[in-house]
Amino acid sequence: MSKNHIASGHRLPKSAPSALYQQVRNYIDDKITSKEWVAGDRVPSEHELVAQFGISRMTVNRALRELAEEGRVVRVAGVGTFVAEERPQSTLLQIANIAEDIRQRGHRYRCKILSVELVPATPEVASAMGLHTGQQVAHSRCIHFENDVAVQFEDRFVNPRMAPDFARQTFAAETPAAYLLRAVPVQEIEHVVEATLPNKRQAALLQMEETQPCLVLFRRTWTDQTVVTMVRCYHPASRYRLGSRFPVNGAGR
Amino acid sequence: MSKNHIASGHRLPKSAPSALYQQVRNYIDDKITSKEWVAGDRVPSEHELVAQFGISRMTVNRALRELAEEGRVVRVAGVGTFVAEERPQSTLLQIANIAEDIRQRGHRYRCKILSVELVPATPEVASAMGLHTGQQVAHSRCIHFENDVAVQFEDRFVNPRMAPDFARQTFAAETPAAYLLRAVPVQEIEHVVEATLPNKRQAALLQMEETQPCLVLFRRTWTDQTVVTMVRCYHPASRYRLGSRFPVNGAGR
DNA sequence: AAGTGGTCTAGACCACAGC
DNA sequence: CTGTGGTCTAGACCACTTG
Repeated sequence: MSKNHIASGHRLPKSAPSALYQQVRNYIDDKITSKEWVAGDRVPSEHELVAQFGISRMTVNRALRELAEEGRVVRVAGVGTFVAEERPQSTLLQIANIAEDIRQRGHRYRCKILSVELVPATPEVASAMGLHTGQQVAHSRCIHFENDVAVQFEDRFVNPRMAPDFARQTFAAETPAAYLLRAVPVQEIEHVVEATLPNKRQAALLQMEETQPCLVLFRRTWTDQTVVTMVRCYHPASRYRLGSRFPVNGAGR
Repeated sequence: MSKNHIASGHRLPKSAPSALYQQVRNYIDDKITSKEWVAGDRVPSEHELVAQFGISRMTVNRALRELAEEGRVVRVAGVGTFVAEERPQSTLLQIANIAEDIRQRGHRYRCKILSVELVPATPEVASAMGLHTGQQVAHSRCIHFENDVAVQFEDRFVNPRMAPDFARQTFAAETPAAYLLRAVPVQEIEHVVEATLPNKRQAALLQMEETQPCLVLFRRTWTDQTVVTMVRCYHPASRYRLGSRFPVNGAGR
């Protein structure tokens, strides 16, 4: 039997990342992601995993310890290891999911697509996305409604090299943000928040007065050091706030 | 000689947190915090630390691995372990340090303290901080200037139970934010960002027009499940933006 | 008493840098 | 070649929770 490969009693993770503790971590992570194990469920004890995979306890321990540090499981000495409650996705990333956000408040969500097309990149867009001016770039515009009240105007550009099918979508069942989240794994995010007064067109789209402020969220996401999308989200300030709450990095020391 | 205590060749950390790997971690962390070791310096190898403290390599390895995960040191297999460059403190926390922010842009920073006093908590303040209405709470107001232009009006309330000396400070050498950061270790942070139009008083303090929007950052911090401070920071939108860029949580998997 | 996780040891093999 | 970190093992002791 080969070393460095979980293969004993049960299924083994596809495309093993070589490190044993990683394979154990992925094994458990997959069980949780696939909902086979849900919040509160008991995870096999270290001893059980040792027996199941035929590896040492230190190795199992590292896998479980890292999952606990990530908040994926909760460990209680003397009791056991349990699947953690889903985390509220902290750090403004929640905003990526305005649809979920609205639905979780128990409100009706609707999205109106204004346009989806391929256009040549303006100098501003090219510079922000690391493209050449005039290069083809996907452009989408839509309005998000909460109980039929406009709460966000989304003006988005997408790198066609990273998401080639973006411009062919109708976005009838899925928002542009949700499509991208599914199609391209995000590795890095930048957020810039501004307050502005809307121009005439923006005010009309958001059914707001021109004298009232807009909260503008500018976001870029990267995968493999390449900008996948840049998007400006305009919110009538009277109807929207951005929030986040999270533990501080070095808190546990 | 007792177990569970580094005591061999060299000084031992004060108030040992019992776990050996923690003591090693703190030992190295302190060297870096105290600037005894600076960015780029070589950290003793695992073998050297094993010899120095008379403990096993797995224990040293865990200490160094966790420091590397935190970004405190950088490890290169086959080469060694080195003190990492200082991190840009991501995730909007940078805003805690508007003074550093301004100085790092090479601009002149100045802070004008308007008031520091003990006042009875209003219902709004009491509710946000988990106090009783009328209970004493510290209140400070100040304006932050960048090159003598007002960029932030800071309106802050502080729980006197968590930072009893706050109201006695003059804040001549240190901003209220810097004092609190030093006096009370923060464990959790909440941010809410809004856009508003300023009232007459705010507009006058920030030397801005009443028709121009304000970007308002509301922040609360917790230590031991207790609110330490709540603060509203008002920025003239034309002179300030909030930004953050950071890697996404599950990216490394 | 039995089971759990938290920690620690004293070895080991490996891939990789640099000389 | 030696030294480095990355990983893994097969034990161990402990404090804790639960029946």
